[in-house]
Amino acid sequence: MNAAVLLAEPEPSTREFLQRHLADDGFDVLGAEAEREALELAERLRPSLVLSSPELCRRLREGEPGRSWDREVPVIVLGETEADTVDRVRAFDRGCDDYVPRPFHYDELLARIRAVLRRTSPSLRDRVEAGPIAVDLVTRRATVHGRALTLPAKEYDLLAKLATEPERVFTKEQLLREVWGYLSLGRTRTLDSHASRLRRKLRQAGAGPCVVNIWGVGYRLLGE
Amino acid sequence: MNAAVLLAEPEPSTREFLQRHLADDGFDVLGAEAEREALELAERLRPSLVLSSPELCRRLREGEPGRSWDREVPVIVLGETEADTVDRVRAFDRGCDDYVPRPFHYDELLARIRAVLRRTSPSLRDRVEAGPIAVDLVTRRATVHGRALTLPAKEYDLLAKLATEPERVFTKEQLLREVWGYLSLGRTRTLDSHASRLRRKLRQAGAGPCVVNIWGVGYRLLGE
DNA sequence: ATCGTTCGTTGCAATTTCGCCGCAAAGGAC
DNA sequence: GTCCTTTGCGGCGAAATTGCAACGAACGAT
Repeated sequence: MNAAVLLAEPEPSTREFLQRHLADDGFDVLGAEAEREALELAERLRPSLVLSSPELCRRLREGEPGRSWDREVPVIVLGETEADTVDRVRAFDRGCDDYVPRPFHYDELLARIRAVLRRTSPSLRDRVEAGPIAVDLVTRRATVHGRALTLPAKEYDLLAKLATEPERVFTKEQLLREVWGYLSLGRTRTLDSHASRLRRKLRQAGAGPCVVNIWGVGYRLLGE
Repeated sequence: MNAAVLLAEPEPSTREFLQRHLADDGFDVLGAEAEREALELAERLRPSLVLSSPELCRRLREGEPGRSWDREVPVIVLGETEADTVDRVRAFDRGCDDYVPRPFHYDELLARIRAVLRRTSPSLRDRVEAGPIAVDLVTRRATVHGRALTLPAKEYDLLAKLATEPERVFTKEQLLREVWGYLSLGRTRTLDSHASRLRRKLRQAGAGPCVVNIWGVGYRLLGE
């Protein structure tokens, strides 16, 4: 599931620019022009993060009678160009999580968004996906087509490893080293066993042939 | 209790300046000159926040064999003067929480420190919930379905830790480190004992099977 | 000093997982 | 086609992990 970002930005070209790029980087972007509109979206759609002006940040934190959004929603303020230290400190006092002065580099804004989400939305963190398979590295849960799949430790670790980079071929040696911690690789069939068990469970869960063998080399997970 | 800040700053005058001001603002400041020293302090004293160079941030996140500090400790990087966007993005990729380029205004640094601590220091949060369980971190009281539940210190700490992030799987090693303060993990059954006792009380209080074991890994608290 | 509570360890039974064997099938070399 | 290596997979027993109850020591309050 993608993180939803509420983008409250009156200036049309900046809004469209950010909207497009954030969408490309995997966020569900809710664009808003006016503050009223932004507050409504915050209430209805409960975004995981808000990009806003200092003023909107204040209103989000203070709340308004009759309305109820999450007053602790993380907020990154896109500051005014002429803002000085006093303005920034004021914004932090009002409860924002970061302050990015204009003009900003998109890459840095993105990095800061991710840094804030790392802390505030743990559930969005550290997910890897490959086709119908999703692996949550924090909860150690794997899903196939959204349905949970219970896996013992080693099978889970193996799947997680393969899923970190779908399509990539992992050497048997690599996998034994990085998943099992084997240093020397006397020829063992352990890896094949687990691959087999993992495959069976994935098959039963309705995934196609995902874990494929590369003859004489190792394994890979099909992506898409 | 004050938040402990580990200040890893090689430059003496900057270090002393920050040390003095942060102490005035109510932090317990641990000054460190060299990286080695900083890592030792991180391990021994478990600061709530680290101010560091980009390089030390990387080492903190990656961990080192034989040592065990909290690899998720929040880090604010005090950047180089000539750092550009690429450097900043790299620092965020390595897992820092904020990047403050030099020269900085102390007031803004302070505001940013507080912003990060707001999100990361659970003691500043006052309440965590998971399903029928609620834990009040201020009064150290737990409730199940709203009814109070008296717990001894260690059981409470364990529950509180698990509840800071429901669904997340906590390693046995993590729990022994962060709840018990064990540095080396000789095999002990202490954790299992307390998990068992905690489970019994939760069961008697009418909670379902909340504290679940992940075979070979650790424990998690069911959310919802 | 006494009593009740809490904490870490130990023992045992129940459970789960892991690594390997064996055989059949598939892949590659010639 | 033939031969040899590699792989898929079901099954098995050993080994590790865990739940829980019981025990004794440490601790704290009265």
